[in-house]
Amino acid sequence: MTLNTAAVTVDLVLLTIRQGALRVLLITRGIPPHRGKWALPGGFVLPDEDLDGAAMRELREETGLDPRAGHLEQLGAYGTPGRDPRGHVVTIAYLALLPDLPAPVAGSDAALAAWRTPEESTGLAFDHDRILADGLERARAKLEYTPLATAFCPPEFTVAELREVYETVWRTRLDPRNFHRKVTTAEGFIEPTGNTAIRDRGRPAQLFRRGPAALLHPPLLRGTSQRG
Amino acid sequence: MTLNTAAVTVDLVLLTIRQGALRVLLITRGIPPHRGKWALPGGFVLPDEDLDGAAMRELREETGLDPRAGHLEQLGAYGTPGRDPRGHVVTIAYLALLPDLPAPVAGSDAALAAWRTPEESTGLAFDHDRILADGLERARAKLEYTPLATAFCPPEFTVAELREVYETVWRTRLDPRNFHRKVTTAEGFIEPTGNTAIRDRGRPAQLFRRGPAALLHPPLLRGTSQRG
DNA sequence: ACAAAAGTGTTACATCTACACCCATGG
DNA sequence: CCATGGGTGTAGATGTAACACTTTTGT
Repeated sequence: MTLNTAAVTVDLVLLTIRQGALRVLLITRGIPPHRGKWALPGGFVLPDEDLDGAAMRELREETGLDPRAGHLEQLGAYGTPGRDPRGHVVTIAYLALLPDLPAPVAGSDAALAAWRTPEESTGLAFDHDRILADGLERARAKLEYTPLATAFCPPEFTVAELREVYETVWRTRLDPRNFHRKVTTAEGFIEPTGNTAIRDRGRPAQLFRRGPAALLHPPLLRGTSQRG
Repeated sequence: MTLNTAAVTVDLVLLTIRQGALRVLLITRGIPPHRGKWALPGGFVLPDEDLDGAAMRELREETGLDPRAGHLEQLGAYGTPGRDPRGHVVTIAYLALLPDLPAPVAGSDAALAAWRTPEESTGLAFDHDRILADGLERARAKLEYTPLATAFCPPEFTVAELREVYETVWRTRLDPRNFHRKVTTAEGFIEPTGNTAIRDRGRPAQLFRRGPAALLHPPLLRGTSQRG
């Protein structure tokens, strides 16, 4: 039995909604291979470190954010030979959905880290184009039948802000009135906090927090046409 | 930077429906660690081998089956330190849904490999209890919104046989008449072959093959109560 | 003829879509 | 008072659950 060993890394697809667009955190590589190219943030798993733990550590290092503020889940393993010229490197990709960060990305030079839209994010180092595409599709699919859209929102948010999350991630328009009814009647999705807020002009909106549900019944489907 | 290397294995959750029950292929370990215990089949990824390729190779070795006969997908990576006493071993788990094999499991002593129900499959080696549980839940969820139930069926099957797949995996009864309508009207799910077959007594049933759809519209939901 | 399984029709009910309409605030 | 966004009511379309009923076979 050949005992084949490989280096193990974690790479992160960190998604947030910023300036009206879905954006992913990219870094420029300071060292070879792919020096100067844009890449997903990530790093080697430390000895005696859990995979999830390594992903949470990287998330904290890159954003200064507590993982509990958003959502972090494993995306998959990528281990095609030749994906890293340094040798056999297997990476475990993680997907995170995060609220827009009030502070700039901590511990990173602005020139070295940037929130980019998916359209701007082609030609990444390694197989990161593929990992990013898988992460985006996972995120879009998960909004349908889980309450994870709230991971993009701050602790308190309005229904309109939650709707903007769906519209941005799915690149569609949703009917504000039907959307309001759906999310407020879906059991355990969002809970009113009792507070209200005025975002622009108009009637103050109720504020909500995430509810306890893990699955959405009924789901919100992106396939059906809905007018704005 | 500590370059931490780990051994990389693939482990397979091979599911099929056999003797009216959902079953998983288990092997008895012939060598330490966990010698004599039941475990999921798997093995080390060979040098210069793709992860998916390693999973397909293991599937062929364990069952003699072409992976295209069923369905094979990555389940996730498991790398908690201490999960393997030999050292740092990261495993990439794969989930396969397979038709009932007409031939016995090839290349395996009957005493060393067996199709067991999930209830019989506790106390497995390593963290395989957890991997198996994750695989079962993934399979149950995927039947709702994908046409993967057909992966449990032979190339030609009746609607009743497809219904038995759902009833077995979900441990529920479904109304045969409504089920028939749903799966025959869902676009691209199954296609009539033109042949018929008599399974027991009664009117001959049309035979179907898998359709081209990758997603089910509308989905079949297990949450709602349905009488048999 | 009868039992059993395949498959169709129908009715009551739930959900969804589109949109009319009212509410509450800033300017 | 008007524009703007928040939120409710409702009719028609679509989908689902339950079940009566017809079709086609083996015994």
